[in-house]
Amino acid sequence: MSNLIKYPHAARILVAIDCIIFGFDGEEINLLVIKRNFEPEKGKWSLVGGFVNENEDLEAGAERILGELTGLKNIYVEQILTAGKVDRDPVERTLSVVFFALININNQDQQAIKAHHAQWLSLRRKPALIFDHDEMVGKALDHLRYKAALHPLGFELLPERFTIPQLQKLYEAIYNMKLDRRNFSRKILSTSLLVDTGEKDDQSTTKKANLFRLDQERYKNKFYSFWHFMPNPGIAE
Amino acid sequence: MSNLIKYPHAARILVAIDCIIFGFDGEEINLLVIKRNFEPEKGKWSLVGGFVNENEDLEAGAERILGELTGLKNIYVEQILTAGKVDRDPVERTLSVVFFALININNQDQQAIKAHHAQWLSLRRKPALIFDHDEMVGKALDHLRYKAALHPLGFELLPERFTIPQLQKLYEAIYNMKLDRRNFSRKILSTSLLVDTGEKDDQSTTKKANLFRLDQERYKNKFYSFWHFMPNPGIAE
DNA sequence: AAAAATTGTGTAATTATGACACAATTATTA
DNA sequence: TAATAATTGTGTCATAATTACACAATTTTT
Repeated sequence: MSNLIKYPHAARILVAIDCIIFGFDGEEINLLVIKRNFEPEKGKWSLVGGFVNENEDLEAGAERILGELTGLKNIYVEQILTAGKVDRDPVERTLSVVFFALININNQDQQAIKAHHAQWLSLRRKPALIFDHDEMVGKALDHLRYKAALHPLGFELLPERFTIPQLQKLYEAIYNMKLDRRNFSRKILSTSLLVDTGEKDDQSTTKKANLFRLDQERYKNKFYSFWHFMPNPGIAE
Repeated sequence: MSNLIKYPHAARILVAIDCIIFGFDGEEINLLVIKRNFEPEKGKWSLVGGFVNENEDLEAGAERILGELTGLKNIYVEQILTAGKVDRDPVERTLSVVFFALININNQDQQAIKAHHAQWLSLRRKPALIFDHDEMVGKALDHLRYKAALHPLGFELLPERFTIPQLQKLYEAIYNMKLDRRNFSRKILSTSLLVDTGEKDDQSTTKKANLFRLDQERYKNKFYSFWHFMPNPGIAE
């Protein structure tokens, strides 16, 4: 990069990265947020974020922030939008590049979460977040519904081995609708993305369900195998 | 906004807006580009863009840039991504917020286009663009395929009144595949988004096709009426 | 051993899709 | 003026996908 600035008349703007981190606890979609420890809005709930460093790509910044908080690498991350309203941050104009991350809620580093005063909040019961963060979460949820209706994305939210009823509960939570157990099972098995491990879920107190795992090979190659998986995510809710 | 800068340690970065403007000429998807008239890369083809102004929202910036070039207002615009690689602009680090616009190629302001040395280039035959602009166009095309498979987006690229064969040619151009005329017609009519104007396309040299228009009311309310319109856009090309 | 909760699988009716054929319209040409 | 070529509108049938629904099996609790 040249040291000579050649675009002298253009404005230079602060750029933040905010991460919407979804997790699934078996019942509901949860959001990982932190209690903000600096002004403005100190003490309020906020998305996990930070400023982008001078020599850091946006994606690298998102991975840095996610890694610090959760202790995880290779998280599923996608950039979803950039919020750019002039007055969205009351202190100084700040763009926010918003990333969307899906994590297996059981894999997180409890230490790191505590150290950052972070907490999982249920999407349905969470309090208001600062700035335009609630709007971002809404868009991220739309994005999740969109994407999960078309691609086998949900697995990122589940442990390595999972049962079909668990998977169904996940989809019911994402779309806030009940699904027929028998039709769900048929459809999911027809993608041939699932491998029966032969083991049973011993958590259960009634009939123990079969544990499946993803066929990683097919998962990579068949990103479109869920095309048309949900009949119509737009009418949910 | 406070004049007192309260985030002193964070980097401030140049922010550009680049617009991917798609148009349909009846045969192919075209891209509106300009010959760059300043360094670096002066004289090369580039997306239409500019820097975001200090007191301008991102969306407003995109509309300003699109309006200046095409003379149009109320263009269909969507933000699709922000390119943030540290070295994507050789002069100085510059984020680029990329917008995606669909216009009716017949509505453009020819004067304005000429004044900006802009030109429509066929997507299939266009030369290389500067910086990472080709990559952006690729992503925008993916986005178009995605979105048009799920939502009645294509109409933004057609004149107000259009025939079903015209519409079919548009989808064939987007997905680069042949579609069955009879099945296409059945499917498109079943959405009940089309209203027969009773008029005929007098351009035609053989049997004149019926001219339809969008049912604006239904168009607004039935944004999901195309859900599952294309069998699987992922395997196209 | 019965009850309650949950899981796995099957089937029949309906709907959507894909492949295909024929009749009608219009400008051109013989 | 009638045949030709190109294109449009519509219909049908076989197949596939979806929906709605029922029953048997497993496991813990009572």
